[in-house]
Parts: sequence; C-alpha cells; structure tokens
Amino acid sequence: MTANPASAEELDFLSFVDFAVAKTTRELGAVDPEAMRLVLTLHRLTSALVYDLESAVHRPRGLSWPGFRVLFVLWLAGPLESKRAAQLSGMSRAAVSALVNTLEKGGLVERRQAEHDRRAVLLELTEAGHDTITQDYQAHNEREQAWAESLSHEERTTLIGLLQKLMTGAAASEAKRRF
Amino acid sequence: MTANPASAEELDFLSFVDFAVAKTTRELGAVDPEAMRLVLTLHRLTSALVYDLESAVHRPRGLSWPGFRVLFVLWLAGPLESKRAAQLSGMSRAAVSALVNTLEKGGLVERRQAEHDRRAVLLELTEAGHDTITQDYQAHNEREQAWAESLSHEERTTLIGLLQKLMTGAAASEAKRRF
DNA sequence: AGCCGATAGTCAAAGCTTTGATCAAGGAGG
DNA sequence: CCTCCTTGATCAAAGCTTTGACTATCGGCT
Repeated sequence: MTANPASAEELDFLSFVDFAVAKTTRELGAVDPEAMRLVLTLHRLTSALVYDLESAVHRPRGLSWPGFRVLFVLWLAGPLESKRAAQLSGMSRAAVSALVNTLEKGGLVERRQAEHDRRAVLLELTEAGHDTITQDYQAHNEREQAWAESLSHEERTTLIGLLQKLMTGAAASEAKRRF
Repeated sequence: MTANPASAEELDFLSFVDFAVAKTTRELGAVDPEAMRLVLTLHRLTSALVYDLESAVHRPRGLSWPGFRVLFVLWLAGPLESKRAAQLSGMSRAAVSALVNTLEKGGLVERRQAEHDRRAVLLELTEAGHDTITQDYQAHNEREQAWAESLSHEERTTLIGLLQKLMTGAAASEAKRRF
C-alpha cells in the first residue's frame, strides 16, 4: 500500500500506521486491514490537523479549541438555546454549560433567559465575542488553506465527496451519537 | 456542492457544514470555502467516528479511548519507553504518565526501569493487558468494517491515498506538533 | 574528574470531558 | 386543577489534557 513498514526502532506517529496494519494482520486472523488503515489514517491526520490549528491559531489568540467551536456556531447561527449550541458544536449540554462559564467570564458570550420557555437559556455573542471570532476565523481559514494546498482542486473535491459519503453512510446513521 | 443549506431551525451536526460554508462566504470576503468545507467535514466525521467507537466498543469493555490508544501501541510495538509510547500514540509525555497510573491500577500495564538509562521507564503489557487489547481490538475492527462498508473498495483506496497525501503534505510537515 | 546543557519522567494547576443526579418547568390526561 | 412524565440546564465526581516547573540522570567537553 505504501512504504515498507519500518522496524519498531524508527517509527513515528505517521509511519506507525503501516507498521500496525502489517503486524496486526500477521497476529490476528479476522482483521480487515483496509478498514483498519482507513480509520487509523483518518484519526491520525485529524488529530495532527486539530493540534496544529489549536496551537498555531487559536491558543495564541486566547481561545481553546472547544471555545472556538462554540463561538463559531454562535457566530453563524446564534443566538441559540444552550441545547442547540451543544448539538451544532458536537458537545454534551453539560460541556457547553461548563464552557460558557469560561466564555462568559471572558466577556465573549452572554447568557439570557428565553421568553418562550423559562427553562431554556439563550446564548449570544457579545460585541467583543463577535470581533474575536471573526478575526480568529480569518486566521483559522488561512491555515486551512495551507493544509488544503497539498491537494489539487479535483483531489479536494473527491476527498470531500468521499468523506461526506462516509458521514452519511449506514454505520454513521446507526452510530451511537450525542448529536 | 451538496444540498441546499438548511435554515437555522432544522440544522444538525452534519448539515451545519453546508450552512456554515454558505453563511461565512457571504459574510467574510477572503475565505476559501473549499478549504473550509474540507476541514469542517474531516473534523466532524472523525469526531462522530471516534465517539461511536469509544461509546459502542471501548467503554462497554472498560477502556477509555486514550487507554485504548496506549494499549494498542504497547501491544504492537511494546515494550516501549514512556517517551516512545507518547510519540506513537500521539499524546504528551505527561498525559501518558497520568494515563499509565490508571492502566497500572487496572493491572493492564507494568512500569519497569530501563537498563540502559536509569531515567527511562519501560512500559509493558501484562498478560491481562494483552488479553484485553486483543479482544478489544477485534471488536474495534468489526466496527471499523461497518463504517468502511459505506464505500466501495476503490473508493476506500482513493480515500486512504488522499488522506495520506494530506498527512505528508507541506502544511503537515511544518505544523506545530508534539509528535 | 568535573561541569553544564540536554533529556526522561513526574507533578501541579487549570481547563474540558464524560455520565448520572438534581431541580425547575412544561405539557398532556384525568 | 392536579398528577405524572418529559425536558432543559446545572452540578458533582472522576478522568484526561495541556503547559510549565522540578528532579534525576546522561553525556560531551574541558
């Protein structure tokens, strides 16, 4: 599939995929090496990407990655009930509640009581929050572009299509999810 | 690119991608919508996948996702120095140290002093740890297969190739990383 | 031999995550 | 009107993460 699996001595985070697939298929009978490689590659690539975006873009600007995600959905779809913000950002309601404490202290988000339902809490960006996320997202997208440049336009289109297909597929639909 | 961006009312975690791309390009000038869609899709798909694997496979068997990752590298490449385990599993040394406390209490991993360097700690699976990870990984791979079935063999090959290209590309190489 | 910068692992503080419990409020049926 | 089930948000406990500090050790250089 790719290069020769390195010996255990000279492995790194990325080349470990080759090593793992080779060794596992040798040791275990019923393993599907292609599915293994797909998931392993997907996970490691995404980890590296998120780590890069968080450490190079968001942390230097004073945002955590989860904080960025919440501001992002409030920016685009806000004001939102706390529950909706959790759905759209892919976090639990409890996580949003805890995170908004931090964002509120930082003056980026405001809590407000909903009118139609006194249990619900409306979340809305402050002016400072709006400024923060627009500037932050500019830098975020520049870094995204740097990553995307490794692929041609056609390759990017193909990749997006395949990811979407996987995302809407059978396993994804029946997956346990909080979303 | 895909379906009509839904109105803010009926969005969910997945369809939010369309909505976000449309709205952001309307509001911000210099954004590359293709790079945006690529990263957003990649991240959301991977989150959903990891959440499914963790909640459907590993938690019911008593492992956390990080715990699984450490056992996995020790299974395939162990025994390993703590530092190597961190590199191969994509965690910080401190995180491995904390995690191994838990795994050691559970009787799955043993700490041992290295002979060649008295600073180094060797991590090794116990017998119970080996049994745990082999059984756990079987179930893990079955679930991976269910996800992979959404794509044809050719599509999977294409997807893996594109992910690898992205992973070894320019931005990835210069990315801030701990790996 | 002795010094000194580099390295391995751990600890500490702060933040985010999870699940499950709790409490307040909504809403349907009697 | 009242009961009962459901739902929204928060809290609590436990675990994992990060960065930065600290200790012990290594190893090259004088």
